[in-house]
Amino acid sequence: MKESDFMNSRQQELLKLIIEIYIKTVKPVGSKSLVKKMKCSSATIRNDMAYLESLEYLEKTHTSSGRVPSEKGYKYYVDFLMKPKELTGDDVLKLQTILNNKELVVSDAILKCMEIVSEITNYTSVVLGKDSSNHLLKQVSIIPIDDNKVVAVVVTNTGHVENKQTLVPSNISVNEIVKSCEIINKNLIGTKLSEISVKLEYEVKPIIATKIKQYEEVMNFFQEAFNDFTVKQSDIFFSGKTNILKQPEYNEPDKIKGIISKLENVDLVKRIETDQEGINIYIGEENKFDDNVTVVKTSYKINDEEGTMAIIGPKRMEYDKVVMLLNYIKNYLERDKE
Amino acid sequence: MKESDFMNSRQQELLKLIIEIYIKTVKPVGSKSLVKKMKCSSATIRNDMAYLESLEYLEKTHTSSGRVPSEKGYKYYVDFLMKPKELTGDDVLKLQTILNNKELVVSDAILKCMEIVSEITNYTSVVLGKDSSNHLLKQVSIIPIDDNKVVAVVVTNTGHVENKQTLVPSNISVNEIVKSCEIINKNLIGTKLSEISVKLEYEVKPIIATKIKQYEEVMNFFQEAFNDFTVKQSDIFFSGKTNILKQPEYNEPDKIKGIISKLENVDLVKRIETDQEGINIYIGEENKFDDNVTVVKTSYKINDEEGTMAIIGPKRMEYDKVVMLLNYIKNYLERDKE
DNA sequence: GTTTAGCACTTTTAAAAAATGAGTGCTAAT
DNA sequence: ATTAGCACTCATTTTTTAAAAGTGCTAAAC
Repeated sequence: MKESDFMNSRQQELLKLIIEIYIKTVKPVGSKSLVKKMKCSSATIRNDMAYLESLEYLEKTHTSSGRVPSEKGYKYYVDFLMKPKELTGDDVLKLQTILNNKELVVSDAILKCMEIVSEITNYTSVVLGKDSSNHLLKQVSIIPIDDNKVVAVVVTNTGHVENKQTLVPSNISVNEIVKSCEIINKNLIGTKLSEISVKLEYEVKPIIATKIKQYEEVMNFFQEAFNDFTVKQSDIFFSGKTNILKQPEYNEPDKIKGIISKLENVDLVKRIETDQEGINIYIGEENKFDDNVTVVKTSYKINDEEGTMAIIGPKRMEYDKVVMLLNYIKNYLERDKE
Repeated sequence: MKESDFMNSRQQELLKLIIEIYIKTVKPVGSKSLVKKMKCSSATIRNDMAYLESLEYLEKTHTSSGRVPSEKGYKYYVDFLMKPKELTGDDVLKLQTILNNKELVVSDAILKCMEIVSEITNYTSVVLGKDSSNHLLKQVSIIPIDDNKVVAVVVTNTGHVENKQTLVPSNISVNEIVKSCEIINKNLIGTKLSEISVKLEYEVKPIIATKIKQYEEVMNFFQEAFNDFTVKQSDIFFSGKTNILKQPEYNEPDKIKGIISKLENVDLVKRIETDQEGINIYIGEENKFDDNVTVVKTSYKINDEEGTMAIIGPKRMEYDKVVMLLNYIKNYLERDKE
């Protein structure tokens, strides 16, 4: 906050009020409509509004329109003006039911919670599993399906499972692959997925070379399979993908198509991944996903499972509610862990 | 076709022409614009148009508008008027590249082909894996992740893999589960997934009862896991989900939101599953998915892998192209199989 | 008996004009 | 420092007008 950005308390309150009204109504806020709540005349409010606009916390949609919050305005709001919002008993109950269900694996619980959040808020939620390349290999299995088809299944220390069907090149036998698989298991369990490729080459290959004739081909087979597993990895779970379309800002074909294609774009969605501690709010141009939305996100790390949970909504978001919901889930999970 | 639906050859040609023009232009077709191609006066065309309208092959958007095909019109077109369309060399090449790639498992090849089709046509493609309940169990594995968490992995004879992380109830040990798993493998490999539940109860349970103390709990564990696998199963693969939005009919917020939510609705999409042989065209109200689209679908069955591949596009679809594309893929796959 | 020219009539679409209204900025008084 | 009052701006809505596209029907032509 610059020195020159000083606001007296009435101006702060005015800003808060305008933002909260705009969040509800999605219409530019005029001075007259604020008279009762501000206990001063519309002229005074107009003066303050003009001042807030000069500081770039507010904007006009045209010369004689009411005021609309700017991104800077929203930012000031979430940083300094917003009061934590009590969750309703109903909302808490819904989350509790999931979080108390001891049969649920944590990652499933997170998914279900974010489903609920999406439902409550009418925004879109997304959970991103962290890139599994630093997970550790727990087990590889090769399951022969028929003469020349096998399924390779990899399980990591986080319980993550990947699989791939492959045709076995005609110059190697399924049997050789199965045998090699055993050797890999003996030698590479506990290895980081990202290091498997190198270890396959320098540690496993020499061993297999002594036991299997076609060792070059077999190693190629495994290299390719593992490569797929580490690259593939796109654990993206959406909930309420179309919820955000219910927001009144999505009232034009182009806007709708725009946001939808972004949500379908895996690479773009992955950019939402957290890089910071705590609950972070990225408004408009601050986020790397879409200038017209706000992304509220936070990381989770429970034992070995890591990732990001995020809410995507309009810049005009019910920040207080969203933050409290994420907070609640995050706290519960982290408390539980101890 | 009813007796009274008689059209002379000029009328048939007119209908064909109007439909093909409308497919390209998306604008009602007027009589004057057809004079050159029909080699008769606009008055004659108007007369024929009125007749075709009386037979309900054409419609007007308002009293003095040009004509637009009705669903019945499209239907007559695909059944009797449409000529097979040669695929372009370019399109064939793209598909060939995929289909000739001998390293690709068939199901992956289908997915990639449908991706291409979606790209070529700008419609949305979807591949539905058939309900796996009549697949046969190839292998179950239990992989312990930590003291109370395991991953259960099921592989079927089709190479299909499902997995589920579960917390092990505190009153049974991971070890007991692993042991039981071995027993299940010995006894149930080759069993239809849909019959596993019953066999678990009547064949496996008695065996396990003799070896494991907490057999009731262990059996519950497996029942639940298998139940999940058979129910879960929603192999839906979209390609170009947003492609259909490029079609000019999707120029209004409500239409866009409508189709998008339908595409997100798993239950609705599943209704696309084929029930007939050959390539089938379901226009508008004929399909169970959305009155405003046409679904062109066909089943595939390669060895044990079965499913449906479908194209979703506007009723004003380039039927000839879509049919030829699907035909090409289907023939290639079925020829290959022999 | 078909086909066609011609014309009155209908409806959509676009553009222009007019009326309404919400809301501001500024001045001068409190 | 606050407020009442008023002129002015711009978006929105309604009305008017004009132009274009296209039909249906009648009566003549083939």
